Amino acid sequence: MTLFKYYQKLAKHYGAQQWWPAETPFEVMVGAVLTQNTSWHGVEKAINNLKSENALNPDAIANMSEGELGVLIRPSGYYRQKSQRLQRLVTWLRQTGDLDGLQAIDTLDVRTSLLAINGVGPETADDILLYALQRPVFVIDAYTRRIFSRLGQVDAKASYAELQQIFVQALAKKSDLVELYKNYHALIVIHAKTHCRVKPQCQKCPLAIDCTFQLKSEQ
DNA sequence: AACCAGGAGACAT
DNA sequence: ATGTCTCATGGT
Repeated sequence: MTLFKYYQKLAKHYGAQQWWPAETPFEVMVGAVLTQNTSWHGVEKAINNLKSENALNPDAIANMSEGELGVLIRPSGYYRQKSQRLQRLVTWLRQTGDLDGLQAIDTLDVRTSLLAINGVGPETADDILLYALQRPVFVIDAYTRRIFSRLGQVDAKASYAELQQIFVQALAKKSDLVELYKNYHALIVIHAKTHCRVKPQCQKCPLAIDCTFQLKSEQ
């Protein structure tokens, strides 16, 4: 069973996804920070708070105080950290140029630049690259590691870069990598949210993939 | 009522 | 390089 076969199986069952759940690229960037180790439900409330205050734009976030921003994003948790992280990201965005200006820069250069921001790690950077900037970068998250280690496809202890390389290699010959990567990650999240929690419900798995035998190797 | 959620950084080893 | 803490709200 190849990694592309798993993609096909997910796509057949769930259909093509339109993802990331955001109306603008900038909203993607904000959501990517707010969802760090946090359920999406709280992120939605935080983003709605920003919208209702007309604060979901770089200028507003840059000009707010750290405390004011913290109040608005509180439902997404870690609000003191995330308030600073959002403001650093926005500062970077304004210094580097706007979202359109970034299109002229090489993907790996943008990635390096993003990773240099305190509060932007590999997953957050790759979320932004793939879903906000339309770059062919495969996103790894906790769900990806959990699902494919349970399936025996990857080592649960592998690093972010190692996991990413495994997927990139496996999909290298496919066409339209941006769309493929977007869809694959979306399908992983959709599937995992209901079937691949820490306490899995594999007996109800719509893919009929019994991964429970691998659970002991997770530790 | 403990457990978990679409991570990342600081710090020690 | 690798392991351990901390950060915080809200749902189950």
